[in-house]
Amino acid sequence: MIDRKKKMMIDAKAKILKALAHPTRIMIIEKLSEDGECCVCELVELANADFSTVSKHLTVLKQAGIVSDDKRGQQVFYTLQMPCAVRFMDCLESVIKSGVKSQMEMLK
Amino acid sequence: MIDRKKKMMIDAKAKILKALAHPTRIMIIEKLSEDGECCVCELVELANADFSTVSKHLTVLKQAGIVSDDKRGQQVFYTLQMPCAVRFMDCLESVIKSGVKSQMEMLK
DNA sequence: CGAATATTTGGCTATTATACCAAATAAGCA
DNA sequence: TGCTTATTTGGTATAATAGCCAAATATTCG
Repeated sequence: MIDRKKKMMIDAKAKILKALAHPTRIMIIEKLSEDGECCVCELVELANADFSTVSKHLTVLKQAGIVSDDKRGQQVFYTLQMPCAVRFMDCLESVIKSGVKSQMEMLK
Repeated sequence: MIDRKKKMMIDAKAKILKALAHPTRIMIIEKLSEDGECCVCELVELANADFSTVSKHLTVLKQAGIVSDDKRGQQVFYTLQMPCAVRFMDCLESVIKSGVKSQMEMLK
């Protein structure tokens, strides 16, 4: 069994991970990491999806504390607030690449 | 726009993140990290869920390359294969804790 | 003020995930 | 062989997600 405090921590982690677990949101995060803050319209172009769709993805990221927003004029600019998310993505990238490599080894 | 290779990498990352993004699976991963390999029955006890439910969670983790399994006798033992996942969980833990702290600051 | 632009919200549908139960499979033992 | 234990698989009901369109909101500018 597991105590309540631990359970809450696990649920909090799950919430963040769920927010990260979507291709469009990953693209957004990586873009924000590379370019710094972006307005929604830039991210719409990147994601090649509906404006409303991207806006909803950004809401998910914001509610998980992964990005923050700042309205200036008509535009809203989003900024990455969780650098360790990107570090983890990079780690995943090397895991995936080495996985592919070892799969290719098996095929020999 | 984004090229096909990049898109595939992003989808692969999303797949792994999706596999991580469930409280029961997080519990399993942390347990495997602390205790080393475990049989399914130990994880059932931990998760306080149906045997079949836990088994399906383990299948998700295995298909994402996060754990591996080894059948010995009647039991199947699962082992964590992605240590950086746990490192990221730890990072999340400190992000969550500092978030709670800064929220409490705001309440003062 | 009224039009134009940027973004969010509401509503709907289609797809996907989750949990449990029951049944199937597999291994070890009497 | 037949029984028990450990685990997986199939079926199904329910809930959560994702995407698009249309409408609402907010801001700037003429």
